[in-house]
Amino acid sequence: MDWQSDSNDIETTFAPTLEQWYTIHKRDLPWRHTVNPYYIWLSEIILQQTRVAQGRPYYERFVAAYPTISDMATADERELLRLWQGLGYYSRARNLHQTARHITEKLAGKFPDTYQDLLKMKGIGAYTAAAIASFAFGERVPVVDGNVYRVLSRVFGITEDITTTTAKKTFATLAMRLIQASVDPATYNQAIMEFGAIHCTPVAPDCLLCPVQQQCVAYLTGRQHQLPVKSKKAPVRERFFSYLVFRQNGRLALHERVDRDIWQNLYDFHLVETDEPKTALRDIPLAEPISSLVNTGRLLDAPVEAVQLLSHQRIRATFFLIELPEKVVGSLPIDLQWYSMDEISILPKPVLITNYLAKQFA
DNA sequence: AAAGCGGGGTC
DNA sequence: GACCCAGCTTT
Repeated sequence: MDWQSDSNDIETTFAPTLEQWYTIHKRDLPWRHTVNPYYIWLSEIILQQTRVAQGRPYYERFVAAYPTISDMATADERELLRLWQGLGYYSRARNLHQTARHITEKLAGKFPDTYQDLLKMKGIGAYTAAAIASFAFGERVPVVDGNVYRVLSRVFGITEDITTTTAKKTFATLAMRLIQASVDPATYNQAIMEFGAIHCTPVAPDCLLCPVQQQCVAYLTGRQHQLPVKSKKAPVRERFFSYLVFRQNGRLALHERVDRDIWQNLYDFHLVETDEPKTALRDIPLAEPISSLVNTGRLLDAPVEAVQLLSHQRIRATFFLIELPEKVVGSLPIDLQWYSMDEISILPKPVLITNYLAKQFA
């Protein structure tokens, strides 16, 4: 093989080139100052499907609240969810707690230190296992996240739909080849993600100042804006929520969401979901004992309307504040419980509910 | 293989 | 309004 073409092969120069770029352009982020697997893990879970700017303050608060994995293991799950409030994908918080307890109690506090063992933990998939294994333990295993799909699809001109299983395999295989040529696998993994996040961005990538410009298939063929190829996702589901907010003696009736639905283990009010929007209390279908409760109370103020946008649902909510007479002891449905405003303030709640409380009880 | 799961930033 | 973010779990 000709030595010159071999040394210029993009597959062998790619990793070192990005590592060099990274040392110059990397952002100063708190989790980059540690190799403690607990902190690395915490940061990676927070950053799943979450931008650095959004996740960073949460990371700082979690580190302050739970300096060690044992602190997190013994924490109250409700308190942990409360800290997670507003970040979304709440199963991450529940899995965080479960894995903290597993490592503390079953693994004697010893954090799994290989890609394969990390994969066994709840909430740790291929990406996160690779991130922890390389950042904390130096293992030569590549991260493949949204940034990596974008960068590799462009540089190597891969047109497979990244949502398919075969494409994921293609990228994983290529990534595994590329990391072999890295000087340091941890630095390279950081580098390719940082490069995707701040240079090879989804729109308006900075091709003119790109370190691999002359090797980039997408740039050389003018296709950087068409890559990566990603099939459309399902349309957003419309949902109509009517919340009955019962108040008595200054306390509100709340309910923990335990169904297989959004906001599991968070708290909201008595919910009536309908297929059509309902803006009047009398139009809302009610069953006992709720209907009796509504009849003994009186509707306060005008209903408050709100729209909460999720990536997969659009929720149109109407809140009806219903004041119950002091003496009525009437039966509250078993899933509803009275909470003082102080107690409510420390319950984990969806943003929709937090916003309503701020507006109604400001 | 596909669906379900938050909330926010950016253009 | 559309896209997408240091993805994972369940069906």
